[in-house]
Amino acid sequence: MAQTARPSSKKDIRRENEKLILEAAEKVFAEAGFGGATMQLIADVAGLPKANLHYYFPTKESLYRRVVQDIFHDWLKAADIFDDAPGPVEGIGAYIDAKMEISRRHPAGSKVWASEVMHRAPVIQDYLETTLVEWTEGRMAVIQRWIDEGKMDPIDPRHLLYMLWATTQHYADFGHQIETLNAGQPLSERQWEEAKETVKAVILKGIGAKGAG
Amino acid sequence: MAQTARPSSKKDIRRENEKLILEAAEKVFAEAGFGGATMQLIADVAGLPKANLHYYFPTKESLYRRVVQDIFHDWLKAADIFDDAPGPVEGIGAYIDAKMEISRRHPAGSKVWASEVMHRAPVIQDYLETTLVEWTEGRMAVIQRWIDEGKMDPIDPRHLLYMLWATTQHYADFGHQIETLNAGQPLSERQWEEAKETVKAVILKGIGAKGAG
DNA sequence: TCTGATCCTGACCGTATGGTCAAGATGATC
DNA sequence: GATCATCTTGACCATACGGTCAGGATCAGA
Repeated sequence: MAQTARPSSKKDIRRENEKLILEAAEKVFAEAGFGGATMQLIADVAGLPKANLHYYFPTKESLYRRVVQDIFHDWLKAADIFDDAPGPVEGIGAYIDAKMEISRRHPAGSKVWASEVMHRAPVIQDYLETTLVEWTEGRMAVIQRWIDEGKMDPIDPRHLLYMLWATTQHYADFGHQIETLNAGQPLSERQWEEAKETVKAVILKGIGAKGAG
Repeated sequence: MAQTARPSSKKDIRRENEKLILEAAEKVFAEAGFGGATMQLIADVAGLPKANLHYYFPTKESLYRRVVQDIFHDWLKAADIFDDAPGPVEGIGAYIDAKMEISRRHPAGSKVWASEVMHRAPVIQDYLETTLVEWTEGRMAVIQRWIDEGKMDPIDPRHLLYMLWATTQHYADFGHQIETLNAGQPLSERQWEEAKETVKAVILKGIGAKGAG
């Protein structure tokens, strides 16, 4: 009760309310998709009147755009790990850990992202064509270097990246299916560990990663 | 022109129109999601008046349900390959080929399925709990047998299946992203081959599959 | 040719949704 | 404490959507 730090200042109010709205929006967009989500439901989840949403975000699309951009940002950040690693065992291993953790902690974000891309990226296509392309090329270069240095098999870096994205995000995007196949229970701490270890083991062995193993 | 075989009989008309509607619906549901799809747009794509859709499928949900059921059916069929195989190299290799081919030929279906699961399977939850659970357990048993026979490493069959689903379906569900990263071009015949080969190589080596290699 | 079943469709309806607005409340600034 | 900017919100509006329906067209069967 009353545990919310009193907003007090006007700036705090704005920040606080935007955060409430963005969190609610992410959840609702994830569960219903852009078309199925309603401003009224987002408002209810956020605990604010609908008109108040339109005060902070003029249109449904502007709110959605903001949600997707924020997710994209997090998505990219997860890969800083990649660059500093001495080899695939550390780099790809840590990347898998990081992305699995995102799947676990922010499944809604992952779903919104998946949905956006599945629908041909109507609002972030420009980001895909610029930032994502650059990012991907950078990471491909790192992988290629590892190959050239004999630290792993000559696997096509592009398809390897796709495999990494696919396997890690699957645990968020298809979490409901996984839960159903787990007797309706969310994965336990132990099961998440198993998942991470299995993915890492198969991928790292599969690409012939040599290093601190 | 006039290549459509004259419907003639009343039964043919029904079959023909249902097919037109289902194909249009799959496409539109894939592109817009259930919430974003409109009966009017489906009707336009099918080349029929909207009221005619409601003649064959009383509600939007009934149409959607039928689309999802059909997809689920194809999805399961892809795995008959699994059972007759003597070992993982043949079984899992063929399964990857089959599912990659589905991703390539029926990306819309894959997207509808992904969307349905992502939204907590509102219409096919019962199938997940029965058919999918049984199917999965059967396949897990096959994999476990291969492990027991020393034909592959002791990889958790469950997570291995998830990896297979994830990597293969990724090429359909995230096809737009892959296309963007391919200079805006769909994957060529050759690139599809590379994708398949990379996935098979990494997975089969990753699980330590022994056999006709 | 007649009868009944199936198919077709323009016009229509109720509702839900995104978005607007004007009037007021609250906090900041001096 | 007066003035101004920011925030709040119930009431409202136009539109788009899923769905209905009545009346007509087409075909099967006898």
